[in-house]
Order: sequence, then C-alpha cells, then structure tokens
Amino acid sequence: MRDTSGVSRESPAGRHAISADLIAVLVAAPNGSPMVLTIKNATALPSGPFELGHRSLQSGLRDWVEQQTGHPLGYIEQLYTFADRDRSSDEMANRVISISYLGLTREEPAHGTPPGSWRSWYEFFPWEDHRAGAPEIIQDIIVPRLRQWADGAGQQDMRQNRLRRAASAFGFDDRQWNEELVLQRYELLYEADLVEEAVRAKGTGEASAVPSRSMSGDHRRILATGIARLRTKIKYRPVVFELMPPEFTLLQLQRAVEALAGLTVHKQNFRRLIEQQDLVEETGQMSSDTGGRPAKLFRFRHAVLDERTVAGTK
Amino acid sequence: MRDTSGVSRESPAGRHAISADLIAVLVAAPNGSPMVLTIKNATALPSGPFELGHRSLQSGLRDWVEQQTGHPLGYIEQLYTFADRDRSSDEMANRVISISYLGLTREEPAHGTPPGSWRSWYEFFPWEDHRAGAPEIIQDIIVPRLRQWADGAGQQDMRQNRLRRAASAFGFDDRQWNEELVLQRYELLYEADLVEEAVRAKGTGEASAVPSRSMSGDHRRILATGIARLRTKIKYRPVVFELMPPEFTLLQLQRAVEALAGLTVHKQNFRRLIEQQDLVEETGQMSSDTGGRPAKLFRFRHAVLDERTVAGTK
DNA sequence: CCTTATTATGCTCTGGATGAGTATAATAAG
DNA sequence: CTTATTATACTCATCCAGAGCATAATAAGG
Repeated sequence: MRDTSGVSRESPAGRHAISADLIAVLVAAPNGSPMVLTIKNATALPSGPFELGHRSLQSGLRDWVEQQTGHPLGYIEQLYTFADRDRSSDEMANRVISISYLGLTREEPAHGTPPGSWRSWYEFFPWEDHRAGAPEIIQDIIVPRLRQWADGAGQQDMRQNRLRRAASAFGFDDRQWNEELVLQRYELLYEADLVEEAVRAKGTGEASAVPSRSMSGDHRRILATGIARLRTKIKYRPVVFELMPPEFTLLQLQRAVEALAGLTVHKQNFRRLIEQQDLVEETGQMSSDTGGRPAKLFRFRHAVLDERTVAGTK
Repeated sequence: MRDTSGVSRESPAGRHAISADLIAVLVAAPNGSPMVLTIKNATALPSGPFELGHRSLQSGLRDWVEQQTGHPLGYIEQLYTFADRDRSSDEMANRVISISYLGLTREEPAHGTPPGSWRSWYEFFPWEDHRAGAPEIIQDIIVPRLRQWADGAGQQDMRQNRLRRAASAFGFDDRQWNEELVLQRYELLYEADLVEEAVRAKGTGEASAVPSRSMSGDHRRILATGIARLRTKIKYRPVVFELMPPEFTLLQLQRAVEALAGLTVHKQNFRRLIEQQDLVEETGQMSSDTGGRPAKLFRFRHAVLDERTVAGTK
C-alpha cells in the first residue's frame, strides 16, 4: 500500500514469475438444449496460455476461440480469476493464474470439431434440469445423502446449519427451488464429498458420489460459475439473443430461455414480457416447421441496446 | 484448445513471465458518507504485488489490507482482472496483470493513517451524488458538453447514437436517472474527453474536463467499477451491514444505503422493507443522540445469512 | 407551561407487475 | 371432419413498491 500504485510502478524486481491461463465456458443453445464446449473427452474446459502479444485479455480470448471454433463469439464476460495454490497439482515454483470467461456463441460448429466437443451441460449437473419437474436424482439420492452428511456433524448447531444450507440450496423442507444457486449446490456437494472431484482431492476413502459427469481440476466448478452467471444475467439483460439465430419464433426463444434456466415458464406471460419490452420485431415471415398453427418470425431489435438500460427475460 | 487443460498442465516452457498486482477498492461509510481508501494524495488506489506465499488471491488481499489498515475486512469480492497492454506505461518486456477487489470495512482507522487516506468517493464522481437532487454540474456542464460531443460526430446515425447513449446514462431527455450506471457514465465521459485521464492518455489538445478529482492510470475506472458493483449488490444482498457498527438505528442504516446509492429513499417504505425481511432485531436499547424522538437500536440478524437466499435493501 | 422543530413509527391507497387460467384461431395429419 | 398441436388474445387475482397522511415522543426556546 505504501509505494506501489498502479501507474508509477517500479521495475518488477523481486517478483516471482507467474504465468496466466485463459479458461472458457463456451455456451450454445441449438434447438433448446444448453451445450458447453469441452475437450479431452468431456473432462475439461478449453483453455490456453495468455500470450503477451494480445492487446487485452478479452481480445486474447476472442482471437483464440474464433480461431479454434471458426465461429464468431457473440458475447464475452469475465467470470473469475483463480490463483489458489492447490490448483496446479504440485508445482510450487511457478504459479498459474487462471482467468475464466463466459462466452456465448450463436451455433455450434457444423463440421465434426474434434478435438473439442459440445455436451449438454446437464450431463455435468443432472440435478439442475427442472424443465420436466424436479429430477428424481434429487429426492432419491441427493437429499438422503445430504441428510446423512448433516447428521454426521459433531455439534447440534453444526447439524442444523448443514441442514439449513442443504435445504435452501436444493429446495426441500418446503423451501423454494432457486435456479440461480448452481454454484452453491455444487460447492455443497463438494463439501459433502458427493462429487467425484471432492473424493479425488481429499482422498476420502468411501467414494459415493452422486452420479454425474465429473471434470478434471476445478473445471466443473468453473462451469457451475458460468451457468450461475448466465442464469442471473438473462433476467436483467437481453443476452439470450446472442444464442439465437437471426430469425426465430417466440417459442424457440422461450425454449432457449428454459434450457438455460432449467425451468419452464408460462407461455402467455413470457410473450407478454418480451413484446411489452420491445425486445423483438416481426420480420413479416412465418415459420411452419413443426405442425400446428404457423408462428411469426421475429428478429432482435438491436436498437434497444443503446436506447435504455434494458431488462431481460423473466 | 487442443492440449492445455486446466489440470494436466505441461511445464510452462515458452510462456512469458507475467507478474500480478492486487488493487483494492476499500469502502467505509461512517455517518452516512461513502469513503474510499486512497494513497499518493488521493491519486491512486492502494495496490501491491501478489506474492507466491499466499494461499489464494482472496486471502492474499485480506492479509495485506488488514496488516496495512489495522482493521478487519468484512466482505471481499473480486471485481475484475485487467491486462491491457496500455496499462503499464511503456514496459513491454514484462506484463502486469491487475486483479481488482472490492472490500467493505466497518470503520475507518482511527489513528492518522498516512500514507493512505480516506476520501469521499463523490470527490471523484461529483455527478453521482443525487441525495440533494440532481447535482448542478450535470445540467450546467455535462449535458451541454455531451451534446457538443454528439454534434461533433460525422454521420447522422452516429450523432443519434451518441445522444441516445448520453441521455440514457445521465438521465436527460425525460429519461430516468439510474444510479447503477456508474461505469457507463465514466466511460462515456472518457470517450468524450471530458475527464482528465482521457485528455492525458489521448493527448487531445484542448483540455476541458468536467471538474472532478482524477486518478493515475485507470484507477478511477476501477473505482467506478467498484461503486457500480456495490450499488447493484445492496439491492439483493444484505451487504450494507458490513459497513455498519454492531448496533445502529434504522435511520443510520438508511443513511448508509442512501450514501452508497447516491439517492434518498422513502423512510417508511425503507423500514417496512427491512423489517418484513427480518434482517434486523431490536437490542432493547434506545439512542437519543440527535434530538427528536429516541430511536430503537437494532443489530443485524446474522442467522438470516444461511436461512435462505436473502434479499437486500431497496 | 406552551409552542415549535425534529425524529420515529403506524397505517392506507393506488398502480403496475406478475402468476395463472380461459378462450379462440390456424394449421397438419389421420 | 375429427384430433392434435401450436399461436395468440383476454381476464382475473395477488403481491409489492411508491407515495402520502397521521400520530407519538423527545429537545429547545419562549
């Protein structure tokens, strides 16, 4: 605090060498399924070193992703920067700072795209998809094991505390399900040794993780952070449109929102909200893809972005 | 994307050396004035190198701040990570990544505390304080200069666009003032060369900055980010209490919220909101400090934090 | 003692947003 | 020509936030 301000920075003698990584949570939502780009057989998020040549972190990520996927990145947002010591397995000499980003892209690349591949994010978080009601895995597996974990606590008040946190995260004991608590839920499961990563890291003997696809390192945690951020963001900023094709029906838009939120919404109310906010305009075209009455096609009104501080959906 | 996952990370050969800085936006709000800790005669935010010895970024910042200020840090939140090339003046050889944090502390240090000193954040952003109505600086200086700037644009649609953005940021042309747009407003003024930093960086000849205290580098921008984050956060998380003494009256609490938001709130509605959310409990004591009917003293109910996903104020 | 200023606190009214339901229109498929 | 499916228009009740009115409790000044 004394002598190092941001600008008249002295020469960095005495500082340790640190390298920086970019990690991306890349999201697409083709026909109402929320996909995330993974590598290494769906065990890791795409990442790469931050090169000195880049103008900024943001542009470094954008260049790198567009080069790799061949698709433009619609929206980029920084998620979080990690430098925890236990992140890199055991190398102490050189420390890695990981800067994670959320990126939205309009479509998944058509051509095969190994080595990266798109996965539904609910493979990693099966308890997060409530579009067809609360998944059975919650009542059947998660709740009993969390109760067990709470009972395992020493003192009375710690037991109470664990139970309260579990109930509020997973919405039992007449608590309401809150779709935004993705990270809290993952962290709770981690703390209770109910995800594979926790068993692996802590070396706890009896592994009884909740069935779900795990990732290496803390990548699943980063993914949880990205999903949580996106679920809150769509409520007050019109970012869903970054995932939509140029023209779409209102039902397609609704399906995309539902895919992200993991919840269904009331159709009529959804339309009322969208239209009264002037987020979209008719193209004049109709779509009759899936049987039933043909739907009007809409496009996003880009003008709203600088018209006012714009609200999102739902 | 091909071969660098987060975990089986190969040795960092070929990567360039990078060093990391922590920058803190430290906020206190003694008797209803929002203060930020500065150094170097209020031209910079406190910052320091990130050492390898620290367990994590967060704990590194906490250790460092508590050691420097002698006061515990109630709440810490990461703001943003910068690595723009133009941040460090001209040294290209070694690049600095700056990780900025928002920290809330309960009181300003009693003893003198040079070299750091607390300043009202409205010295840096005089246009942000609307507690006594919209400041004159907006109508008298900012709006005309922004109109001038918009008129200076080449094409018609660019002129329109600039005007729309200005009106939405500063709430003129019957637009509503939105206290959360702190960063947008600063960036707009920067773009229009109306803050000293822009004149300095771009070397634009005629300097006609809006009167306000500037900072070195992009520190004022970081401060704007912190204020904006805090103004949104108090609406859905009970973080104001991190700035309050253990016991306080409801009016003191209201004054703190108003100081942060830069707005006045309806007293009765504020109290209704606080009490119906069970955020506070009576201590049984009364305070008769300032004349008038004595007020009940309250304390924050820490239990609410794990009871449920808790809302904030306003 | 009485008036005034100041603050705390209780209560009401109103408009808008939100959640949820009902009804009707337009198409395809059998 | 019936059924299934989707789009789209209304309606209704509830909740909440903004705003105002009224009253209680104190200090200070005449």
